[in-house]
Amino acid sequence: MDQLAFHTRRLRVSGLRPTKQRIAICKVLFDRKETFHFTIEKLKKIIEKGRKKKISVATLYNTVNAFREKGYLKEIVLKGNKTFFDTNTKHHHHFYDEDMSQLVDIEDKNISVDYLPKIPSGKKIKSIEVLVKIEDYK
Amino acid sequence: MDQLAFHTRRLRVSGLRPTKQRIAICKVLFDRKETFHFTIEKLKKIIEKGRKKKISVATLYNTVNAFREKGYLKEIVLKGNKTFFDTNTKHHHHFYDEDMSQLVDIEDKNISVDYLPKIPSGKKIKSIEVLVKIEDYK
DNA sequence: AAGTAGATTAGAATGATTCTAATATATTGA
DNA sequence: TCAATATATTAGAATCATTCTAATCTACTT
Repeated sequence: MDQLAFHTRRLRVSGLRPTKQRIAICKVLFDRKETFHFTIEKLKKIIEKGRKKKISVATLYNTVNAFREKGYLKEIVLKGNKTFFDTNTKHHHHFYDEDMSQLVDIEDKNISVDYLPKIPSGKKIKSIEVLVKIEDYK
Repeated sequence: MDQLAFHTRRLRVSGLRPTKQRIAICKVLFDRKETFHFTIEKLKKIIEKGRKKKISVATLYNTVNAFREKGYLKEIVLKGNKTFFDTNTKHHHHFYDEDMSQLVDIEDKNISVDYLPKIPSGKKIKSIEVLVKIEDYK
């Protein structure tokens, strides 16, 4: 099975038809060895360089959000106005370098959280997310 | 020393003059037994109910951000468009109930993070923030 | 008290995201 | 294939949080 077939399948599963624009989005997101972090703005720039045609932000938001709902992308919890997405959908954590505004993954097996207090009654844990903020030595 | 004197001092330390509006903000934020979580929008509503006069969002942002810079408030890292603030300035973590959009504090001594991977070279840890997302039992 | 510097403010501007409605493209049924 | 129908794409408008700006106000100096 070639990459195109994977892209088509992901799109179908997400309830989207495989159009040129969407295939272009898939290529940027999933035709790569390493997972990557992006914002809509950054994704738009990369796609427009590769296609030499404009793509509308509406299409980008539609497609990326559909992928997020189906679990093909994760949204990263960070303060700030822009939303970050991650093609690494395995449960994991992040270093966030505020000087560089850059994210680095931490594999889940490399971190452990203990001594959790009791959960408010009637509730259960959905996820535990750790953000390690790092900075340069002064 | 009465509460007003504390408010005036916090404002002066933050480089702000103690105006009526700012004293009103201080009363909402600091004249209370329990710490609390808020957004600018929520703070504006509370203040306008108490004063029967409008307050400008610029004043709210100016004052809240000055307090944040001086450590009288903390900003909470959560995804989403709105910024949350916290009058609890001790290092701590949060339960976040997505069903209720509600935050509950977790004291730092009640949580521990181990097996951290090695930090990218030339960097040091600034903070470790844990967000435990909870939801209703289905 | 008048003049000046700086602070405060209401509302305008900005920037990310979502919505809308007109156009374009794909799919269906014959 | 072709018309009929359905869905996708798009530019730009609308919306919402946040930041900026310039007019007004306040406090200080003389």
